[in-house]
Amino acid sequence: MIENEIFRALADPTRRALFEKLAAGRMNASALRQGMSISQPAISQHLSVLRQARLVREERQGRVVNYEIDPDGLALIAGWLERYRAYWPARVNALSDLLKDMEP
Amino acid sequence: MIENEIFRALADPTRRALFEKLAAGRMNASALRQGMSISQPAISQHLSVLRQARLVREERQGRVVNYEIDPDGLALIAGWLERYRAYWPARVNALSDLLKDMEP
DNA sequence: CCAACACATAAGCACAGACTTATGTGTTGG
DNA sequence: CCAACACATAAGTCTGTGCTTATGTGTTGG
Repeated sequence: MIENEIFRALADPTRRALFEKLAAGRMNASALRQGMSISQPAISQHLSVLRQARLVREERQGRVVNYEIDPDGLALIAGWLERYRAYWPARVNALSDLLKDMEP
Repeated sequence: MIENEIFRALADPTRRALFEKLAAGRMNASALRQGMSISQPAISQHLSVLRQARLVREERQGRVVNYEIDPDGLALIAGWLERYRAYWPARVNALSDLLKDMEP
């Protein structure tokens, strides 16, 4: 169940910080580590968890591995949210109507 | 930081199951426990975590406590999602444009 | 009133997970 | 080639957390 991995991945503040850093654009592991006062293996482990949750994807280029946000994870969260559409605040709720119209 | 409590709360499958049960409508703790093969204190503890994350709210009626989904938590998740709007899949992305138009 | 009820809190246990240091694996410039 | 680099994996530690049983608190019908 991928939902479990997604929410578990986002439950850790360090991983959310890494994810947010990647929102600025594609980056390698060393660049992600800058200013984080955490060991290199810890970064590697966190990135592995994010990758398994489909929140992040990697692209190896020589001896560097570039990471970037994976839209799949975000889409899965959006899908989860939509299940509780009936309880969204009114302003957000209208979005779901549009989503339904856009289904193929 | 409420985000941390929200994602931590949703990281547990039992809590997500309780949340999903509440999507069917307002319910008290005993009703939520039905078919869950878990102790009563465990339910109470989970509901406390969900409440602190603003995913659930309670309303005491006599000696019964009715729980229901709190839209605030869902709105906070939607707000977090919107921060990564640039990476949403195209179909979902259009929703954000509408959201922007609806801002007061 | 008070016994039964509905739920919360306390205390303790066992396992998960976030970190560390040490080491392994693959890549590249000189 | 091989040393330096970029990252992954291994192994161990320590804290957090999800569960249990036991007990506490507030409410209500008879």
